[in-house]
Amino acid sequence: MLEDRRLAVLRAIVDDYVTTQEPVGSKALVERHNLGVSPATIRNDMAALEDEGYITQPHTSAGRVPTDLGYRMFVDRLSTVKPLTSAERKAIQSFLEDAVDLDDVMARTVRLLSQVTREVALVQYPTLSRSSVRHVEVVSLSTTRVLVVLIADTGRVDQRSIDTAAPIEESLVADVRARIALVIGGRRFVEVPDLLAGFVESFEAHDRAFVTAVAASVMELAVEKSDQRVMIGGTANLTRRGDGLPMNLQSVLEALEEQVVLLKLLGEASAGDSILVRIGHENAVQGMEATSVVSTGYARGNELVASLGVVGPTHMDYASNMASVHAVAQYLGRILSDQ
Amino acid sequence: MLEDRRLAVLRAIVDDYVTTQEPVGSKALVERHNLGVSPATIRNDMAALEDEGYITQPHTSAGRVPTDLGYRMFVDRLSTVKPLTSAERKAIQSFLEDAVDLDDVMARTVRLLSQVTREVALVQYPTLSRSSVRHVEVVSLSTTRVLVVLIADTGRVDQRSIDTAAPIEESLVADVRARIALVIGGRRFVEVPDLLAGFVESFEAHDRAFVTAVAASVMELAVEKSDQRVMIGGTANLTRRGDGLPMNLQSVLEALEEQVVLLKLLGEASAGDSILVRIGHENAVQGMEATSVVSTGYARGNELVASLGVVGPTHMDYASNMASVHAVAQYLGRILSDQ
DNA sequence: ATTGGCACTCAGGAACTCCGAGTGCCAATG
DNA sequence: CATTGGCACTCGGAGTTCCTGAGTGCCAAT
Repeated sequence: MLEDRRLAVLRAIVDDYVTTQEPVGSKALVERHNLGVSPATIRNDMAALEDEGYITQPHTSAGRVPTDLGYRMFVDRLSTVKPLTSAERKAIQSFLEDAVDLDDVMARTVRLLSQVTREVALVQYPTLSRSSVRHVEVVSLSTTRVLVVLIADTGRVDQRSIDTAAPIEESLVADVRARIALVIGGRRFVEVPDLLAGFVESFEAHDRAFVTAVAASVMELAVEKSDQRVMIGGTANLTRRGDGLPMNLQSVLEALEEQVVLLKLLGEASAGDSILVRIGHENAVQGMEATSVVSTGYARGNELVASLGVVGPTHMDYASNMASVHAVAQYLGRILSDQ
Repeated sequence: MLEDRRLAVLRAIVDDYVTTQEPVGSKALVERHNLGVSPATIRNDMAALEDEGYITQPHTSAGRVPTDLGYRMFVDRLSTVKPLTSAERKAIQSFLEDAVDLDDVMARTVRLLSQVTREVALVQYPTLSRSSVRHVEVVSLSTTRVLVVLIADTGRVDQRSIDTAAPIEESLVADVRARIALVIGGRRFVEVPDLLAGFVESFEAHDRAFVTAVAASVMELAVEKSDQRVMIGGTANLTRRGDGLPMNLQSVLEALEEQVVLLKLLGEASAGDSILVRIGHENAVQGMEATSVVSTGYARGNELVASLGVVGPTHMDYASNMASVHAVAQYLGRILSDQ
């Protein structure tokens, strides 16, 4: 009971602070939420909450502000995911469904997510490792230059070019193309390295340098580069909050330009309905100490293929953002599965 | 002679303002540049320059600031492109030359350009229209879904997926693939629409719906989508200037998220050595009234294939940026041609 | 044409005051 | 013993005023 009210107070503080963006005091609190007690009582609770580290005062004679720990408590125990309106659902679906190719799907998703949440949106490209080889292509660009293209059944296309020391016969290219397609066509990406073992040896000795290079490229495409791309959008939303900047805009923008950082932020694709929230210092990335990340995995069919999420200030609207991230992940999964 | 000094004064004002970022007065001017005259004389010149619209006063008792017209005069008649140091050249070249594929080249270029200029960098993907079809691929993803892939001799790969009403036979897909490759393989992109005229009619009536869809996709890829992609980087540089924000960061970031706007900003790929500079209001894009764009075309071999450039505040260092943009365009062209 | 002299202007920083939201503590209360 | 009203205290930020100095325009002298 007493504990209950303390939590209610914390929730109220987070709610108010998120909307008004200003430290909230005991009086304003009882006015705006109908807790049936007096300001003095709230003050006691607030003092307790401060002792426990959930809230803090910017300076002596000011209201309280949630700490990272406070937000953590809020998302763990207090927030209820609010379902989207059916209008929103409609909008999301129709927005995604007339995409023409994978790049388009990703671009639309990132735009959608940033518009709905009004935060910075991140969408990771579907990983190749779980899917299989739809098609492999080897094309010569010039006598000493060859392009290797790998098409996944997700619709994703990756490519790599190879420079060779000696000129390559067109017949050899055709031969390699046919045989490599035979070996890995339709197989899963994870199997590719195994399948290619011994592949090189099946060629004549003087062709092996070239074949080795091709095989290496295919393996790189299948493994290394598999889920390295993240699309980002809505950076303008960082400047939205009334000019009082709670975080260092410069460092955030810098961090967001690094693909590596983005991947780190998105973290492991979390399963099914679970939504990952990293608050402030919890994501150990230089310059992002005052930002939070809300992310989740999305699936193609039943298999998780990548993550998506939003980045914003720690005082973001967690409940809404979690709902939006969840919904977009769902619909994105559906779109991908339909194909 | 008199005219000469007036221009020298304008140049000095621009120089000083670009570095200090503060309105510059007559006294500071004579101290920092050795014009052999007194402040009073400079004041007369400044009054004249103001009458002519090249400079202006933010408020009565302040120094002068260049107007857009002033910058225009500066880049047209006063600035000399400063050559890069050989160290810079080395850095640029080595930075670009170990790129593995086209995406990588573009990514490295945009990063390089933004680091060198410390502005926001834009790099447009090479247009397809001037180049030719290296390879065309038609792959079925499912019975009612087909992927069309077009590979240009620039190494660029584009794709589009097609949904069909009725299931498609694998043999038909193979047939279309072979015949379309025969028709447009190795031909220039601009020729593709002509070449495909009558293509559909060469098939049996009941296959034509599908073939039409494929042909339409190929044409779209070859024409419409040809140069629609622009890569952007270094947005963090927008916040660099000491917190005094001369332009509306929010609106600039918003504008930069629109591909269409980026293309508009880059403008026509200008020929050879000429570098395009759009100052402030000159680029009629909503929200970019306080920014300038320095851009130029880059070539593959002798053919212009696209543009690249930087975006920054009107008080940017035009001379340096022009030099950097020029140099990067040169090297990018060289890298592309080598392949 | 150039220059030194001079009166004038005014943005922006420093110093100051003041208000009120907010706090902690305490004694009273059901 | 949790709750509450009362009360003295704190102090950030808004508002005000003052003042300085960089910068200007104009004019008479060279």
